[in-house]
Amino acid sequence: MPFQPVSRLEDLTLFNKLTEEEIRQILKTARQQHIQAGEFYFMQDDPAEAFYVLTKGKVRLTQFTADGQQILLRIIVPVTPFGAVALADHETYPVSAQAVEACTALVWGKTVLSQLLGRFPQMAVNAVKIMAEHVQEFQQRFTEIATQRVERRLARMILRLAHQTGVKTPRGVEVNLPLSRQDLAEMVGTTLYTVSRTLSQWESQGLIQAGRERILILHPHGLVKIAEEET
Amino acid sequence: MPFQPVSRLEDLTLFNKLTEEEIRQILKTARQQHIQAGEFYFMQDDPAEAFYVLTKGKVRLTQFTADGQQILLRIIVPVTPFGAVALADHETYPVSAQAVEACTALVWGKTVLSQLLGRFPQMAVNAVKIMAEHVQEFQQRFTEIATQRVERRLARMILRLAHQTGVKTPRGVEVNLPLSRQDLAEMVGTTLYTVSRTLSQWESQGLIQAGRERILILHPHGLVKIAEEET
DNA sequence: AGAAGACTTTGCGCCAAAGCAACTTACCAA
DNA sequence: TTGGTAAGTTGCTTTGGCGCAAAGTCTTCT
Repeated sequence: MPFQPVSRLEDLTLFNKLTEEEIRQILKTARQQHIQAGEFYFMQDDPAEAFYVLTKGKVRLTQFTADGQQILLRIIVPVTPFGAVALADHETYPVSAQAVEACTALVWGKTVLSQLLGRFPQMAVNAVKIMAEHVQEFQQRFTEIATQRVERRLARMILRLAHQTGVKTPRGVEVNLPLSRQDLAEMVGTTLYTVSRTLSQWESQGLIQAGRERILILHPHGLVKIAEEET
Repeated sequence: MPFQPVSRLEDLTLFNKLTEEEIRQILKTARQQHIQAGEFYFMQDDPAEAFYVLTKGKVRLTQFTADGQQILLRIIVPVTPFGAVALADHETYPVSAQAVEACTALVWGKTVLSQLLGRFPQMAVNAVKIMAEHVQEFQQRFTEIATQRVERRLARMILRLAHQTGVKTPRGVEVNLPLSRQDLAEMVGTTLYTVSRTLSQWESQGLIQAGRERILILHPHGLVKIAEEET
């Protein structure tokens, strides 16, 4: 599963095969940046000047289309890197990164970053791997949206989110993110109406319990079946 | 425009900021692999063991879904790298790479590759940039398919293909690829029927001339208008 | 507590596009 | 030349899901 968030910084793919000492040195070159809910780490089309690792809070990565529509590409939770395009020269951010709640992130500027890559070539290799995972995920999501029904795409997305941020409760797994119907719609490429209807249907089947910006999965296997069943 | 094919190997993004001498050394470590039309460089889910740069012919990158559907993600033309996931350890190919016609490619095995990345860290940075472009392209295509009508998506795709492989003829720009209606349908996420109908409509408007696995663009501006117009 | 604002649900009409079927056209190989 | 096959077209029917509108909830702030 790509982008499975890790709990310790040292477990990041980015630091793969580096020694504790090397990681410490790398971390020393980062600065911390706190922002409030609603603020942005960066905006789409800004020149990509820094690379981030979120350590606290939640960040939305969204993309605007030419005609003003918006889609939600992903939610970042600790500890996950984002803004990796900055690793490549002369790029602009393809997305905007907005804090959902108060956030803290480690930040490396572009120049520091290229020094680091020179000093620790393994880090560059790791970065390639991270990007490869991104490519795979979006190829996959593209294929999904091109071939699958909304219901299945939504089931898959909810399961994915549960993997990423799910917390176990006595009654089931709760997706620990404030996601509106609109947000979910943008993530799977549909409308808030269809999401609402689908969730209602699942609720009446006892698969989930849906609330305002809240989803509790009562019967994960049922969702998996919808996500994978033939036809 | 991402993945604009280049005519000289030295112009590849992968070799950015490397000296002619370094590039020569890197090229020396590649072997050549010829394959016939219909054969595969690799299949989806094979362990990713090599990285390729196509120097002759045309290659289709396709992805199968769990339920057997297929989609055509991209057509590779010379000189373009593919199979870049091999740069990351322990990955499998997310797509299959099939030759459309007799092909030649430069190949670097995984072990050689990691040695090269150690010796030339700039190459890893370049690889990150390439991957970043891939991510952007698929984010973009995901956004498109999620928000735009078939007609617009098809127009965009044809323009993209024309950029990649278009050849000028006295009557217009010809897309120099044997693409069936089915292929186009897979690329934009629709059905062959809808593609056929749309092309027929454009033909009757004098925008294009469509033949068997062949498209001639008579009036590019008309297509651009469809691709970009509001609503 | 009450009011305002944001989020959600659901009925209804509509349409873009899917999917089927029948037919035509182009290509290739014997 | 001729049949066989793959590619393409087009009419018809069906439908998933869009999107408006109106009503219903939950939250928050005063």
